[in-house]
Amino acid sequence: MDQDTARTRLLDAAEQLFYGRGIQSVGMDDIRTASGVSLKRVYQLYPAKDELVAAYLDRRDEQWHARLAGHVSAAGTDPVTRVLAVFDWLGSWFGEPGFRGCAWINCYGELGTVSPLVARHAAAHKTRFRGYLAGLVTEAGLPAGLADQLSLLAEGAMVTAGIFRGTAPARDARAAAQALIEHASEA
Amino acid sequence: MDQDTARTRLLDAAEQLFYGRGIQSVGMDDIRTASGVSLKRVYQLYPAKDELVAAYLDRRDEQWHARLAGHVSAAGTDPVTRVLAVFDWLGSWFGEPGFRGCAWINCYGELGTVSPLVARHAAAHKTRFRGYLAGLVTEAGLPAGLADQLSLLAEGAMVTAGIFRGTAPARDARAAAQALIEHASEA
DNA sequence: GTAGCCTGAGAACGGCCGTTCCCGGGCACC
DNA sequence: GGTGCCCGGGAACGGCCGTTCTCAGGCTAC
Repeated sequence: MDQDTARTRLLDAAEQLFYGRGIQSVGMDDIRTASGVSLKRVYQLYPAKDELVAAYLDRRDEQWHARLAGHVSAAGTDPVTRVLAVFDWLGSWFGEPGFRGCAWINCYGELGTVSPLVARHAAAHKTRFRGYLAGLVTEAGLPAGLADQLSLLAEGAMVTAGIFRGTAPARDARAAAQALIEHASEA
Repeated sequence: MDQDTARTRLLDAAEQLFYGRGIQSVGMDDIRTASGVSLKRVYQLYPAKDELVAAYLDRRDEQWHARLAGHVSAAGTDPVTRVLAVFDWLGSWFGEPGFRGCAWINCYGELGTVSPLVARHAAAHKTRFRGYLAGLVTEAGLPAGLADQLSLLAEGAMVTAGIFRGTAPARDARAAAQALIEHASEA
C-alpha cells in the first residue's frame, strides 16, 4: 500500500473513531482494524498516539473551516448575511447524523490536562475560528468586539447541541447574533 | 472514622482530583491516598467509580448553584441587574485559582460517549442552569426565549474561559447579554 | 479474658492498552 | 532461481487501573 493512501486511510479511521467514541476509549488496535494499516506503519507515520490525535485534529480543522467558508461563500455578498450564514451552517452541522459536539471541546475536556499538545491544538482551532469571525465582522463594518460576542454564541451553541443534540441552539444563536448586530449598527 | 465524615472527605478529595486532573487520569488509589478513606470503605459507599463521579457531580451541582444564587441575591432586587449578576459571577469564578472550565462540559467530553450516567448528570446540570436563568428572565418581564440565548452566552463563556483561562469571556458575555436585554425590552 | 466481628492496609487479580518485537512470506534485484 | 529486504500480522511486554481478597489487629459483648 502506498504511503499516502495509508496515511489517508489511517486519518479517516482515526477521525471516525476518535470523534465518535472519544480518544481514550479507542485503542490503537481498533484504529489498525478500521484502517487496515498495520501497526508498524501506524507508528512509522505517527510515533505516538498523541501525534496521531494531533494529526486528526489538524486535518479536521482544515476540512471544518473549508466547509464553513464554503457555506459562507455560497450565502452571497451581503456582509451581514455572511455573518449570519455562520450560524446557519452550525445548524446544518448539528443536524448531521453522528454529530457529537465540537471535536476540540470534547478533546480538550478529555485530554486538556494530560496532553499539552492536544490542548494547544484545541486552542489554536478556537483562535482560528474567532479570527475568521472577526474577518466577517470587520467586512460588515461592525465593531471588532462583536466578533468575541458572536464567538461566545457559537461556542455555546456547539456545547449545548453536543450535550442535548438537535439544531435548536443554532437557531437561538442566530437570533441572538442578529439582535447583537442590529444593536451594534444602531450605536 | 464516622461514615458521614468519611463520605465528606471522600467527596472532597474526589472533587479536587477529578476537577483538577480529569476523571480518567485519577486512579482510585489516588483518591484513597488523598482522602485517607480506605478502598474498602470507598467501595462500600460507591460500588463503582462511575457512581463516585456522579456523586461528585451532584454535590458540586448543589454548591455551584448555591454560590451562583448567593451572588445573584446579593446583587439586589432590580431584576435586570440580577440577570446580569449571573455573568458577573461567571467572571469571578473564571478568575479563581485552579479554574479549569466547567466540570460538566469537561466530564461530558471525557465520558459522554462511555458512561450514560455521567452524560445524564451533565445534561441535568445544564438543564437546571437554563431553568434558573429562565426564572430570572421571567421575573424581569423579558421574553422567555431570551433565556436560551443568554444560556448560550454563558456556556460559550465557560468553554472559552476553560480553554484560554482568564475572565475576558465573562465580560464579553455580560456586554452581549446587556445588549440582548435592551433589544428585547425595546421590542 | 476470650470469641467474634469489623476495619484498614495493602497485596493480588484480571483485563486493557500503548508500544515493541518476531516471524513468515512476498517482492525486487541479481 | 536464489538471496536479501521489507512489510503485514499478531504475539509479547510492561505498566496501569478498577475491583476484590487476605490478613492482622483492635474493639465489643458477655
